[in-house]
Amino acid sequence: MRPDTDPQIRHLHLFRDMAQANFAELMASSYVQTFPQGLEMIRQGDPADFLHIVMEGSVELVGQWAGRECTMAVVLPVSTFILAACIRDAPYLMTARTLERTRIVLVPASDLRAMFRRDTEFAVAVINELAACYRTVVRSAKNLKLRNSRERVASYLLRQSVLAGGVPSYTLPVEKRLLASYLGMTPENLSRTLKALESGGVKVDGARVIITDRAKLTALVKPHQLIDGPDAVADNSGSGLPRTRG
Amino acid sequence: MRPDTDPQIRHLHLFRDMAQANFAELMASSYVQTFPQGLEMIRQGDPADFLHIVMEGSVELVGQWAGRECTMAVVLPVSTFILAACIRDAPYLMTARTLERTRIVLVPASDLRAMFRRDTEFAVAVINELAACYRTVVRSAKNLKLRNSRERVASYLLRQSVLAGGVPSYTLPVEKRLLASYLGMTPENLSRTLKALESGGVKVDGARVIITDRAKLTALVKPHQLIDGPDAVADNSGSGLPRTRG
DNA sequence: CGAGCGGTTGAGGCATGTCAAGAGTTGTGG
DNA sequence: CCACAACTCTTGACATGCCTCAACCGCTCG
Repeated sequence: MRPDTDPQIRHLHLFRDMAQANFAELMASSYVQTFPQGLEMIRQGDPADFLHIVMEGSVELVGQWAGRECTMAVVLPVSTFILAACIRDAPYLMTARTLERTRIVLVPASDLRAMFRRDTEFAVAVINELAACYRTVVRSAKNLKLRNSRERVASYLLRQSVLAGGVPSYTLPVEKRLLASYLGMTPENLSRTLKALESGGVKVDGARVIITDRAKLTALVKPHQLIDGPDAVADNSGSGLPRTRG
Repeated sequence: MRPDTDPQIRHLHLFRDMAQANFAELMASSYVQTFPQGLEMIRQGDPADFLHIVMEGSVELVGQWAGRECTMAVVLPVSTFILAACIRDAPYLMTARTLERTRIVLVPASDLRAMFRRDTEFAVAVINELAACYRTVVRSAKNLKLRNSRERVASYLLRQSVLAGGVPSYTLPVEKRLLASYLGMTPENLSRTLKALESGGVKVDGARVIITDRAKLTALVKPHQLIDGPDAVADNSGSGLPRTRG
């Protein structure tokens, strides 16, 4: 365990309230690993042996079935993923693949499960974390079922702007291909939708997003706290897709 | 609190491991309420004051946005719902509406939150419950994004048969109208899809489902543990839609 | 009985996916 | 440094999945 990574992890909601000795113990049994770009760290269906913490880089979580696949989430530093699988000692539901060179801290799942039986503050943190994650996925499911693809794209573009502090312009944090998959559509369809949205108050040129008419875009999106709203603990900066931990 | 409801609640995974005195204390602050059919017990956005436990009847959880709505889950006895909202002391993400005359036990959320700080076994149970719920929603999201509507219908029909013990015939537990919404499609489309599936190994006549060619249907569905598989604790019988607790 | 509702069916239209081609970019190896 | 391969992104043409609207049937329930 590299000592310089400790404080960043310690500051996560998941770990900040637990006893220092217990935290140190968890870290002592953990280790750091760096993966090259495009590597499949986890294959869905594998047994969940480690809680993963992204320290640098980024990780894509994808669901696969019958030869198809779709992006479920992108995890940015510093945050954890696949907590739920570790807790249930069950197979991963998603495949994890690095989007770039990525440094990961691996915490043994068995130690994790033992720890929240001993440290009440940690147990409470896990409860809050899981509840937040759950609500994030429910929001995501509502987004999928209640909005069509145009509305999903528009709301994504507006939300990213809001998360960045209400800026009128920003660059997309991920490739459009991946974004399309995340939003549940084909790259071709995303491309056409982006062009069509120029009349909706937002223009996208390459990876550059420019809000040309915020009022019009907002009216189109009809942002809603119970879909777009924040439940996620603000551990990581809002520069990516909403985090989710399988 | 009606005493005859106690044992059923006590047997839920969520409550079975906690100290008897603590369970009794929770129940003492709870109360029972019976709602008529079609009543909106919870409106999405309301503050989450009570954990709900369905004792008799059934409850539909729906997401709403911009005048549209869709069914997210149906909760059958005996199980809980909206645990996550209670824990985070946050607004409900879904509206809850009775599908029939329904008896509900209401547990004050504040008592719940206080209790898992005192009772470690309860905290562990909450953790397991939330992790299971999380995985259920992730499966549901994968189902939505990776399968088209025909595949979702076919997999639903097959799964219900499996949950009922591999029976070749059963009756739909919910109205088709509701099922369509749950599966993310219109009633008309569901109706047409059901007819088209007669060549796929399953016939639906009214509410009666008959698996005419299990092998063919299974080949069509390609059931997958990481989408259809069980993570849900087998608290309630498998006669409904997968449970989910907001 | 008549209203209301769930379910079905048909016609038509829009949204989205598929296939194909080409421009631009990036990365690699000679 | 250049050539080439591989990849993303875009655009067009086309096919199809799914929704919308409308009508109708059958059932339930006042």
